[in-house]
Amino acid sequence: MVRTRKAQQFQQMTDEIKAAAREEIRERGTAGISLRALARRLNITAPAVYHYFPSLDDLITALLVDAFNALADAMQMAGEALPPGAPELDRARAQVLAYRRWALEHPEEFQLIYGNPIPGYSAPPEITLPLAARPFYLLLASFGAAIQCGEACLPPEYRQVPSEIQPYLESLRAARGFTQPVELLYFLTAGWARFHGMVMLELFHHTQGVIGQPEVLYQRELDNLITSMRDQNE
Amino acid sequence: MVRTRKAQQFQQMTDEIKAAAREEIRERGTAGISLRALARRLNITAPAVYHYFPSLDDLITALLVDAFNALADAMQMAGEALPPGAPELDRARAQVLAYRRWALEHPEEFQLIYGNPIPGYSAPPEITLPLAARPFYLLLASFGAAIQCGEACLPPEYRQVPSEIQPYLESLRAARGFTQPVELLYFLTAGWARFHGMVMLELFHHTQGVIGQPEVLYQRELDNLITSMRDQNE
DNA sequence: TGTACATCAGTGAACGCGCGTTCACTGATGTAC
DNA sequence: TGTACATCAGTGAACGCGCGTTCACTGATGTAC
Repeated sequence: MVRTRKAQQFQQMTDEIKAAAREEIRERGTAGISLRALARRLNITAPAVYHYFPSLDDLITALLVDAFNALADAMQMAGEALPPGAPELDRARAQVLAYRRWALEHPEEFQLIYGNPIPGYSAPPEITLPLAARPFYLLLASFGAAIQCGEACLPPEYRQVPSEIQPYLESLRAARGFTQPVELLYFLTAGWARFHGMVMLELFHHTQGVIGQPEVLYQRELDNLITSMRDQNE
Repeated sequence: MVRTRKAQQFQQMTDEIKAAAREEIRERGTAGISLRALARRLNITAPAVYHYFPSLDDLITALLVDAFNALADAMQMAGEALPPGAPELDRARAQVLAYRRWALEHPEEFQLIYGNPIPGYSAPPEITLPLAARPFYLLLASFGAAIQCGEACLPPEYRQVPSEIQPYLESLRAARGFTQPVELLYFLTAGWARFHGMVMLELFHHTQGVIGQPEVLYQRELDNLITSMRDQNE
């Protein structure tokens, strides 16, 4: 009981430190994060942080893990928010929309994941790699189900994986035990890059001056993609 | 004559400083750039740099300008390398390929342009905005010519600009004096994002583990795009 | 051709700053008897 | 119920460091006469 309360306090302080670090990143960029500035923000001395994280790098890793999970959670929840019998393509659509939404609501954490590396810090890949795959798996599941249940087909230009790429996808499929065909992996990688590009440009304000409302383009592109998958189906 | 030699020396040292700064960025990231480290690299004291740049920020701005111009030059040269009578679509294709090639050959400078902002530095927009538009104009010219001379058509899903976006494109078109239709601007923005996304993911090594050879995907996507523009044409 | 002079790229010391991390410590909290 | 004790989150001083920028200067170069 007492043990629990202590553990709770520890957890709470850990969370507060991470929250302060996130605000730091928001204001100074991912590369501008500083342990001392973050401590100042919490009215705490810098060494106090060492009770919760062995070093600044471990703090950053924790933020990275949180960010990956939060992005995947957002996508997963968006898909699960649909009623049970809803079309799988709708689920896929909701996930892709959630990708952009989360990125724009948490630009600093999205940069942590997909932006420039932080000078002097490199993420431990054994922690980072499995987490990075989560969003991809979600899309694999929803798009895969849509195809399997006959809702959709792959657009014709993605039905033949380039021979240079095929072996990589095959071995990935074997290593992870995917049941989906490699053509779907190929299609999803191409699609991911497409939407990722729009998010990145919007995040750094490169498209606002051109099209004004990047979210409209994003939705349009997504609708086009899904329509092209449905059309092939009949 | 003498004046010229002095000016040449000044220019040469300026170039060496910028080259050293680029190497710094390559090794420590865009956010890790440091005037002192850069001076050390040149076997020069830090204050000596102030003879060539009034401050570190001005140096960064100079690098940014160079990067924008180099990217646009690379695209332009790729287009101009084709024989005079070559199809406009080939020119467009060469430009889009050059975008990726330049980014991967100069990852640090590409990050300067399209990556995370550098903490504590913000680029003067009056310098940056017109330069940022150059690559876009090149594509506008080549794709526009391809359409105008009847080589290609816009894919059907881009022939109707969303009403929310239309006014932005209209005013951009008016402000810059473009002769191309806004539908082409719309199509190009969407296309740009697509290829930009692939470049960003490749640059930070997010796709290598999936498809192994991102350049094959890039070329495939580009070929698909161009094919879809040609097909509509008959 | 030789001397006096101006120019100016680059030096070295110094400034005030913030950084991550270590260390011995304090002092409140909560437990055990 | 009251006292002695252990725990441990957080402090404050200190470490060695690198940073951007300023300043008065030096000393080589090249010009003018």
